[in-house]
Amino acid sequence: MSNIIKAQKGTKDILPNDIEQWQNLELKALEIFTRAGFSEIRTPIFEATELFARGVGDTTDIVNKEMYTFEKSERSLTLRPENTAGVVRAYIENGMHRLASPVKLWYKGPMFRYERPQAGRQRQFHQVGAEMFGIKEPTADAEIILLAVDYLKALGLNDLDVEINSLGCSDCREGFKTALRVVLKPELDIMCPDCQARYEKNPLRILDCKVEVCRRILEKQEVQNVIVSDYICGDCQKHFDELKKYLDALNIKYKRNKLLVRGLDYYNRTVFEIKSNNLGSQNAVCGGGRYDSLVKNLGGEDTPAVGWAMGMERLNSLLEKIESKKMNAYVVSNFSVEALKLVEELRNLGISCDFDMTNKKFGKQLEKASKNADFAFILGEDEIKNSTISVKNLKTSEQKNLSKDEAFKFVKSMKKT
RNA sequence: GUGGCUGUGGUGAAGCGGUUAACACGUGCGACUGUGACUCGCAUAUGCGAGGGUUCGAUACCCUCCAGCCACCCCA
Repeated sequence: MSNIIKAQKGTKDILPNDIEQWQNLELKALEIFTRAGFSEIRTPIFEATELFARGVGDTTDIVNKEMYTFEKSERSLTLRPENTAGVVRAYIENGMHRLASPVKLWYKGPMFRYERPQAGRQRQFHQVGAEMFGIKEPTADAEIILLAVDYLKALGLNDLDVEINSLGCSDCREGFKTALRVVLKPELDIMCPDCQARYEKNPLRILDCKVEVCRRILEKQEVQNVIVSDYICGDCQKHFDELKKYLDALNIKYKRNKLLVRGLDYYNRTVFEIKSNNLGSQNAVCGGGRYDSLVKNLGGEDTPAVGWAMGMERLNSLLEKIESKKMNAYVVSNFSVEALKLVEELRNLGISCDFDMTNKKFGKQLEKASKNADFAFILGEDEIKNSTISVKNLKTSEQKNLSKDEAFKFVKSMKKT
């Protein structure tokens, strides 16, 4: 065991035992997103490094220290750390701005971030996400949040915390940044090294800092005054107020979190997270927001957009384990040809069934049947002679000898249950 | 990248200097030649993450490394 090749740090096999959980997430996603008019899009798992540097932003942790980057034929490529940039690239490249607006897309798949793994964090993890292009009105923000909430509800997750905030547009953001720099300047020397760096590059990120000294600075009255005072302009404020109005009307409970700034550079106006307190330290299930300038920044038409992504591993850890179901039937027989033919006929009728391929003793086969299936279809010497099948309910031990026709009629009734 | 905890079979685990490395589950075979789930027997780790050291002796003690988990940073 010690010299075998193992899965790499931060990666995991999803084994048959867990697969129904995953299929459930995917099936519900398809159902909920489709009925809301979202189409699935599948983009490559790696992209030009530059896409993420320009898209996600080179001041972000994701781009600075978490990318899986490699060189091939003098091109710098990166395993996607998130998928908004990739979807935007596909949107632009395929001229999707010509489609009727809004363009509503969803995706699912693996993402890669080079980090130390811990609870709720892996190097290869999976996200489902939704993006909507072309609508600047706050109805789009409401629609996209509603989609997330609906999906979570469909999964049975009703009591998660929705936090929202508005970052304003780039204009109001500059005002806010300047104000922050002014009020934080006297404290610059005592702040943590990270925040000292953030001070110039992106002072908003200081609001997120968890270091004790920085926290204390943030609690100071004069700093609080800056945080609490709304730096966002009239238009942005109106946009945000309308969003809140819609959420209220939809009865979606939310909290305003003024410290919510999000780690990606492309957001403006609305940002939100959905959190659970049953996840340990990594408690965000869903994160998203509006990114009105990203399409243009990546070379496309000026197109407003909103979206979010959810961590599928985190969703799974909030959900009850799904017990895997038994097969409908198990064919018990020592006559391989007849067994094989019956198995095929049953499967064609749409029921799941299996049989023993090693011609084990009758008792053993029945034992297998009771472990793996709800019904045993017994085909022995007598049955074959009389063209009948003995159908045994393995829960109740009730057994009936039926003609083939009767047995197949019975099969059809089984399908409904 | 930094810190804490842990590392015994397919799984859950006991053992804490000298054991045949317990027990349970799982799996396979048999008792039971066409009737399972109960029961009963048998088999299932030449090895206790890897390498080195201390010792007459190390799964146990020490060192190094590796891996896993959790936490920080940040996020899904």
